[in-house]
Amino acid sequence: MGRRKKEPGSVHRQNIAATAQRLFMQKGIEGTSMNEIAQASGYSKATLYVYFKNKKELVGFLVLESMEMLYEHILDALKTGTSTKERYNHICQSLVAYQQEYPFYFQLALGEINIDFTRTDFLPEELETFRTGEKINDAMRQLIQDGIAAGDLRANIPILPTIFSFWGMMSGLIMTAEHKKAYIEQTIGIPQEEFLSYGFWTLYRAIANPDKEGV
Amino acid sequence: MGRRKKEPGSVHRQNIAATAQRLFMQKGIEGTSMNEIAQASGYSKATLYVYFKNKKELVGFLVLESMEMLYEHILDALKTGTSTKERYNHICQSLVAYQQEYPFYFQLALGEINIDFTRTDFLPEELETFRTGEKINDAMRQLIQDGIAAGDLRANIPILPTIFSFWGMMSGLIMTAEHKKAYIEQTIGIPQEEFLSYGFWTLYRAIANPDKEGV
Amino acid sequence: MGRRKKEPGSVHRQNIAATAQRLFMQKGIEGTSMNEIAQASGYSKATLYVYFKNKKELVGFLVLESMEMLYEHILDALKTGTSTKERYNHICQSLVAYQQEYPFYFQLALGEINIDFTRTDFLPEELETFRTGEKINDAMRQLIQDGIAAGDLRANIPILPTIFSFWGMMSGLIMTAEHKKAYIEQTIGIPQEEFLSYGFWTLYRAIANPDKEGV
Amino acid sequence: MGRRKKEPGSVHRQNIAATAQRLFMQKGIEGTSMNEIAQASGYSKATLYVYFKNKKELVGFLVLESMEMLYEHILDALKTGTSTKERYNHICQSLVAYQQEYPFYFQLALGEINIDFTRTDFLPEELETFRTGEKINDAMRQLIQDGIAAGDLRANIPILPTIFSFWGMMSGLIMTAEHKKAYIEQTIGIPQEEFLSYGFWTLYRAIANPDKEGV
DNA sequence: AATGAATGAGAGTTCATTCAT
DNA sequence: AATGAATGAACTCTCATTCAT
Repeated sequence: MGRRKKEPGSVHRQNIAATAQRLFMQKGIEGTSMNEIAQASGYSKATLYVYFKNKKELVGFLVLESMEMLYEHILDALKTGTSTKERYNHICQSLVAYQQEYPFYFQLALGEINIDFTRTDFLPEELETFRTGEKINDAMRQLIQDGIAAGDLRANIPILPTIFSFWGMMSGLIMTAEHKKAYIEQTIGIPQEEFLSYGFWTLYRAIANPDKEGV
Repeated sequence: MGRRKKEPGSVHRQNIAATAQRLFMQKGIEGTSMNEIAQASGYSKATLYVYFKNKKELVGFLVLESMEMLYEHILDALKTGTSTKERYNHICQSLVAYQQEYPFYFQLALGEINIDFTRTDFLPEELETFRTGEKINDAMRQLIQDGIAAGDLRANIPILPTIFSFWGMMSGLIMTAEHKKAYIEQTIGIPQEEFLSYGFWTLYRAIANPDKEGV
Repeated sequence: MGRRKKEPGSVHRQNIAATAQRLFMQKGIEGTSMNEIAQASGYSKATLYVYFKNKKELVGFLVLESMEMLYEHILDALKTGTSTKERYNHICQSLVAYQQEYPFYFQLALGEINIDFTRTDFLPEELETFRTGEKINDAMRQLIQDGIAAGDLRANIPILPTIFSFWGMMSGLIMTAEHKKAYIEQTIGIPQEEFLSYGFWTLYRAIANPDKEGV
Repeated sequence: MGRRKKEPGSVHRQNIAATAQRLFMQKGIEGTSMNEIAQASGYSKATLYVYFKNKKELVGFLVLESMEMLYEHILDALKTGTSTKERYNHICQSLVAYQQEYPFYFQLALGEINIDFTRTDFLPEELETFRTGEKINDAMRQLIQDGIAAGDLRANIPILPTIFSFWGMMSGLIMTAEHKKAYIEQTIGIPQEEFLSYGFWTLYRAIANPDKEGV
């Protein structure tokens, strides 16, 4: 899955990034010090600054990485399905799986699918991140267009608003399911997966072609 | 809308809280120091600690306040409407209005609608926050039950899962609309409000009674 | 035991002092804040400064009080005995009792039996403290002189050096017994009281008249 | 006398410790801030925390160092003497010399000859301190046993109680001599050394074999 | 006489970052 | 390329003390 273009110190950079990712995941970005990253990765604190200009750049690198991984996940999901609903479910499942495997990346990816347009001073890494976000959007667009063509989805849904609103609603659902897992399981009395399935299905029903979908 | 019980005449506590809220909004909680709050509010650092035991309590106070304000907003929205869809739209609008007026509070309120059940050492403020969250949930439940009774909503929707999934999806939608306002307006070419309306309407369609709602 | 000369606010001053004494005893002087004293005594923080110019003066007042109480204890001890050894034992016992009842006062009293002579700017309270220390020394001197006269103590012991060296050695013994109570009881295997008795007896043997004392 | 094992070349740790020792001596531990130590030692405050984890560890280091130096002093004293009384006097002199050279260390060492047994969470430095204290006790025991064997000391004195009570009494004497130097010299009219000699000799008489010692 | 309110000064500690080697 | 050493700046929080009322 080689997508690392420039390979400056490569191995070390990846080691550091991997350690940082793990720690960020456990304790948050602000809760993780460069010192801890240095000790956990086995490098000296100063060496971190050889491979990343500062903490911000290290975070930016991780964001990019997370976006790319998410893109892979989604692409895989789209490939494997046949019917629209099946492919939709695959995407949902892959999002959930991704959030469960990389909770920290998930949050990062969500917040960074696209970028503040008013800025002009983008780091190369940020531009790359932006482009990956676009690729994900393209994949989603393809799914919807195919769905409409196949008569599985309502013909009159506007594609771009649907992509973006779904993106927001699905991530909101997933994060709710995660943050309030205990509350949901105790109050509603259903497991997290069932809660998510219900949410995704509800959402699908809103765009499904009512003639075909006999729900 | 005052429900602050105690607080003899202490306008200072409110001054400090208001300043903190503004700074937290601009720079995040962790990014705002007590020193900054002191300077911006015109009090000495030590005075902050006269009115709030520590930073955590200051944040907790803000969270509670945000929950209570949100609750008022939602109650007002539920009262004014007549049909289910109208009342639903009022809630959506009040959520959006609330998020636009108090963006930071909105984020706080979302994250705190309910509480980690594994803990037992709750501060009084946290318990109050929790109870307010429950009241909001009750209001939502009432809306759905009334809607089903009136034949406006599908009879077979499970109430609690719907409340919680809607809560997650609506907040996800609102935050997407806010965070990516510029991107949405430039890429999709529709104003933020329209994007939100479309999203809320999509969501409503998923639970509307298909017999009645002629969408 | 009225020895308070001037009675400014009397009751309140005593209340505050008593509370401070209790807290100092529990947590040390530096470990006790004026705030804590205020809350524990039921006065406002500002009121403390009505009755004591500052924390230092409050401590000074307590020192004087401790000296006076110690003096009373020692005087009582000297009165009740008959033979020299009996009176010596009474003093030892009263010292131990005093240290056990007022551990904090004991330490203060020890450190302040007399005062830095190079200073000239004594507070009235410090002078009083000094005078009480002198009275204690006089009582000790009387004991030794009586003992020599009675043939119970060696005739050739120099009185003043004996008083002061005994004062140091006895207090050192008592404090050791207190600070290392657990260690002594576990390592030596004898209770604290026995350890103290042994120490005092050893010390007495050093000045006892060897002709009379058949140890 | 170097027994500092580790410490590659770090003269800085010693610089800081030495500065701290001086300041602690002048103003007490609680009265000395890390800031002051930093300024007085010529390092930045942050650098202090490179060499010592926190203030407690810095104090702990000083305590251990003081114990080890005291141990060296005492060992030297025991080696050089011949008769029991001579060796006893050497110990006394070395204690006095030590207290005069390192008054703050002396106080620390006294308070730490042994440790609260109820605790189990000892720092490595505390354990080492404890062990050094035990070594000092062993040296004292040897002196007494030798003295009894040689017939210089009473045969029936219990060894452990004697060690601990002497330890307390000697340190009490030394501290009295130091704290009240001016008072003693002016009131008694003898120099500090003579006062101490008298005290030590008094103490020795209490355990000396009366048959041999013709006092 | 008593205090609510306020604060300057400073405590110990941590952090991201730099730089000579 | 890699790092040991060092630090300025900032952090949260506490304290003894003052003063208008």
